[in-house]
Amino acid sequence: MEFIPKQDFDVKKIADSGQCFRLNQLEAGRFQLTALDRCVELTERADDWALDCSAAELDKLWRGYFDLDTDYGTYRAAVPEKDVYLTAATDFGRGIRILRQDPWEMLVTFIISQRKNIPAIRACVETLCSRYGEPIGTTYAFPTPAALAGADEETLRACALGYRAGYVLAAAQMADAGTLDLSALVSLEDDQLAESLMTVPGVGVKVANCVSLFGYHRIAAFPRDVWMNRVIHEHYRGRFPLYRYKGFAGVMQQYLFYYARYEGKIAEK
DNA sequence: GCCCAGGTGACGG
DNA sequence: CCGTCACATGGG
Repeated sequence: MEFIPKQDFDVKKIADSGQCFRLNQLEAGRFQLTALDRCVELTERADDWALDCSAAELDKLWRGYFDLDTDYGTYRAAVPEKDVYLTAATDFGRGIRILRQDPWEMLVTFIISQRKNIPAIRACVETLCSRYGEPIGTTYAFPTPAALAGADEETLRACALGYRAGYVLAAAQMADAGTLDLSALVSLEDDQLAESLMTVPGVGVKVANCVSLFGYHRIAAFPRDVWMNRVIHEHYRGRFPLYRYKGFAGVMQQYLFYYARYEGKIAEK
């Protein structure tokens, strides 16, 4: 068992931040994460989160995955006091980090994400994993490109993918055949990376930005979805000051997304 | 039944 | 280059 200090690390918020879809609450203060072909539990304690793995595994996998060696206070310090909304958002979202997730999983997940809400995305991904992924204990790894490339479109559709099934199948075939070498893209500049990702059908600017941000840790990427457009329209006169956050705007995007969705939920009640 | 969800691609102007 | 529209599916 290993322990991660709560200082700027909140599993509850990360689970609900819309960047990952396989970090699930089992009960209050207890979460299960399936990622990197592993499945681990995270349990909340007074001053830290307990992670059921060895010290070696924490150092080798999870420290990087959770981006634990980065000081997010530095990012938040870039927000001027006069930006009341973003100040509130960064305060409210303190503990969120940009995870280093698998590029392939992010590509498929965010292709699926279009015109779906977060619970629906979770359900789709889980179905895909249980039908095409390798078992890991009681759960399943994310399917490999080969596993999905061998599927037929109608069966994929039955995972509630709808019209996205063809996109996912094409992505799998490209990745499996090497037409698109996802691991080779790490050496590309942000613009070229996004451009390469957009060669996949169903991947436009927004999905490419999400894959860049969450799958390649390009924290300068700033995905604009309906929530972000709403925030920018309502609080920034249609123009968000990206220039203040050069090189890490994606971190601010994540704080804004989390805060905006929370506000929306409150408004509903 | 209606509207919306971490959009994209095809089409017409 | 722009705006508009169809696209499957599930939840509120």
